[in-house]
Amino acid sequence: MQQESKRRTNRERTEAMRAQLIAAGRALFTDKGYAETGTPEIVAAAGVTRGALYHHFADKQALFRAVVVEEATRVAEEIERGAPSDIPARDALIAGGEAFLEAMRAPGRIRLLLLDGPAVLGRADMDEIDATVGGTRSLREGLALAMAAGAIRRMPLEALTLLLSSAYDRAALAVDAGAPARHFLEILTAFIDGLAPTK
Amino acid sequence: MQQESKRRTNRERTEAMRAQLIAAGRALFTDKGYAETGTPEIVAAAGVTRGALYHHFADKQALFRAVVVEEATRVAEEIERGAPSDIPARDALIAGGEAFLEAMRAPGRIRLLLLDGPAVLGRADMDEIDATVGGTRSLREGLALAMAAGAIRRMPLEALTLLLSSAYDRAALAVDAGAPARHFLEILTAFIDGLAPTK
DNA sequence: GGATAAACATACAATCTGTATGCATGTTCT
DNA sequence: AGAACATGCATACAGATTGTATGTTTATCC
Repeated sequence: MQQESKRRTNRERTEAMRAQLIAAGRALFTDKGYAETGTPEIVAAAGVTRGALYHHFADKQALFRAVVVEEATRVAEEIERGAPSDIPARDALIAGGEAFLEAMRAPGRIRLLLLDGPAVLGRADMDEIDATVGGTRSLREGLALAMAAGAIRRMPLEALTLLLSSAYDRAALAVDAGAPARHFLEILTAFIDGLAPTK
Repeated sequence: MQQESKRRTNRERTEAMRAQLIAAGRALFTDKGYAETGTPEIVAAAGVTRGALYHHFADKQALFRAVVVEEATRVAEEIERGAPSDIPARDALIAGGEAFLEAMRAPGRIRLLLLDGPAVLGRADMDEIDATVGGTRSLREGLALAMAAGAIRRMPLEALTLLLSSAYDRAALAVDAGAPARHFLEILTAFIDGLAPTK
């Protein structure tokens, strides 16, 4: 039997350590929030010391950002998986929205991506993350497709994406707080259908 | 001449001190954000010591909450002032929305009410503040009126209020970041008009 | 006018963050 | 293969912050 955790290459060590720290950070940030989570606690959960943390990340905020990026990526993946592309553009939008709401039900994602994220990283940075690896990217593509297909009127894509995205975010928040998802889906669908060309 | 700042009643002292602390907190919170503002800095700006702060407020967060409530109240006032009630319900909604965007251009309100507020106080508390003294109250009333007048279809009022409110919030954020307000008003108007009854 | 409570200041204890320093483990070059 | 070097990580430290406990002054109440 080969002895483990020995003779590891530097790249392996770095990757493993970053993964450990991100995992520990994710667990604590999602559970207690950014401000209430201290770096001593994070490194203790990861079984290392603060030296490791500050070696791999510039500061606490940088670790938080890594956690957010990873989580946003997962959400986007779940949306892509839940939104088939072989259906009408309008239906794909609705399906993507439902997939988003479903993905956001994973514990702690609300706090991580919708509450602490914008406050800690700033809206600009958070928007960029969401627009590149997060769910907003899927939404923008879906809207562009729908617009091209004539399912919705022609209007500023960027603004439309942001506003619909924020509405979905708020719906996720409300559902998380116990509101009936059905009500919100009804309104969101009304928003989208209201954008159809007036013939 | 009567000597000032002497022989003041306790109620006067409390009111004055609270106002001072809230004003100092508001200036710093809006300028640098909640986390980056320390209590020593706040009390220094108010010309007192931390003893005064912790006598009148349970903790830093309680002071922040007081600042948020006051600011949300001002925003609501500006909206009421900017949204006349003697015009069609649909037009009143649009006008109220524009008034909201205009009110949110006051420096620091974005950070205070849309970024730090939800993160520090939590969405639930922030929603309650906004629903009782903030701009969401005006919006809900406007929507209820429009629905009663048949200007928009009948649908869950609470959900509709939240989603439209969040869209306006995001528009304020984007405009603050430099995006053209025109684009966002176009989309927001499309959302509202899309809710009109299908005849 | 003295007792009591409220307003506020000062002093303190417990953290936390970021940095500086030191050792051990890989990597590289000859 | 071994010396020189860089990287990974732990330990130690300095500065700052939050909330509390204690003390002093100023108003209120009997």
